Amino acid sequence: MDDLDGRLIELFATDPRVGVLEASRRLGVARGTVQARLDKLAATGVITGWGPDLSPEALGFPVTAFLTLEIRQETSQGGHDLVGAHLAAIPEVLEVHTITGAGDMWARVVARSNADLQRVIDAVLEHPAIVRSSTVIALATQVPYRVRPLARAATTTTA
Amino acid sequence: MDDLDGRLIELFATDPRVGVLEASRRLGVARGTVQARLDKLAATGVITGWGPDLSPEALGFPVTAFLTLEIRQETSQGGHDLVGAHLAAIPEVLEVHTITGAGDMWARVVARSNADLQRVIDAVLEHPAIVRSSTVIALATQVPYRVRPLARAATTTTA
DNA sequence: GACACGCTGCGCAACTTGTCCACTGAGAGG
DNA sequence: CCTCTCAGTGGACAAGTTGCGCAGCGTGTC
Repeated sequence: MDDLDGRLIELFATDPRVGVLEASRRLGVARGTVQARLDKLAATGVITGWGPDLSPEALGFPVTAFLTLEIRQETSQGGHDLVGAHLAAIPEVLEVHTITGAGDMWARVVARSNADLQRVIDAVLEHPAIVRSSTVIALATQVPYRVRPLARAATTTTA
Repeated sequence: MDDLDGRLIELFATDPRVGVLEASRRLGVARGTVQARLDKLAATGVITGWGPDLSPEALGFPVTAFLTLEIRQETSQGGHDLVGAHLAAIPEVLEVHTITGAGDMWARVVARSNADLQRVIDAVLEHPAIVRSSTVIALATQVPYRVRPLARAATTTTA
């Protein structure tokens, strides 16, 4: 991650439909350089994909909620992974992490409506290893998920 | 969102470097159709972008934490947005939402290390309207952020 | 029955991609 | 001081793709 990488990412993030050739022109470097940098960023794992970004809202799931789940501790090794697998099978579950706090997990879910959210939560709670859960609903989004500013920060600080 | 749209998204999500022409071949439809569908999905807001997906980990920020912030209620209208603006200025803050619970906000932050997390949290807490905060650290990721299964669900159910 | 709409299949010019090459400058190591 | 390697440059080529327009066709609607 040097400055060129940073500007490259910035450029593609701003204007994704730009091609390699066009990018090389805008950045004032040779085309081969852009290609090499892009390959390296992908190889390093900094760029994990180029897939289309989908909006759950536009797909008809405007309600977002965060669930904190307490997992039974006695569960034999891998209890979290079992619950994780259960959650992964529910399409409305967009994200799941294990978090600090005895046996806690955290999940992001979406639903078609507040009423529909109940259905999703029920599906989540179906797993017997889940002891307790609490739900908070996201009302508004002040900062949508973004990594670009972080890339800037990484540029100026990291090798 | 009909079945074609679903398969289209599936295809591009699986194999993003595929072009419109190649996609039309694989889906067995005319090239113009793929282009039209893609345009419509973008116009509808279902596809919000094609930018590179960046990994905070690979950028040197392997620690993820979730902060719940309690915002002073007396703050004149827009207190949340003011805090939101403050948070938006911190690159390590990746996401911020207002949530249910009197005056609460929720933020996702990353840091270079557990020690570095302290610095980030301090930066967040600098804002005077933040009354209280609690932090949980993400230990492992059972399900990485994904929307694809949801797109499948939307296909089979929505118009 | 007329119409709008979405899909097909085709053609063309302009452009981009993947790939290779020879050359240059800078830093690392002997 | 010399030499090697690495990264970048600039150019070339064939093959493939994109953007665009057009005519035809089947279906569902008013």
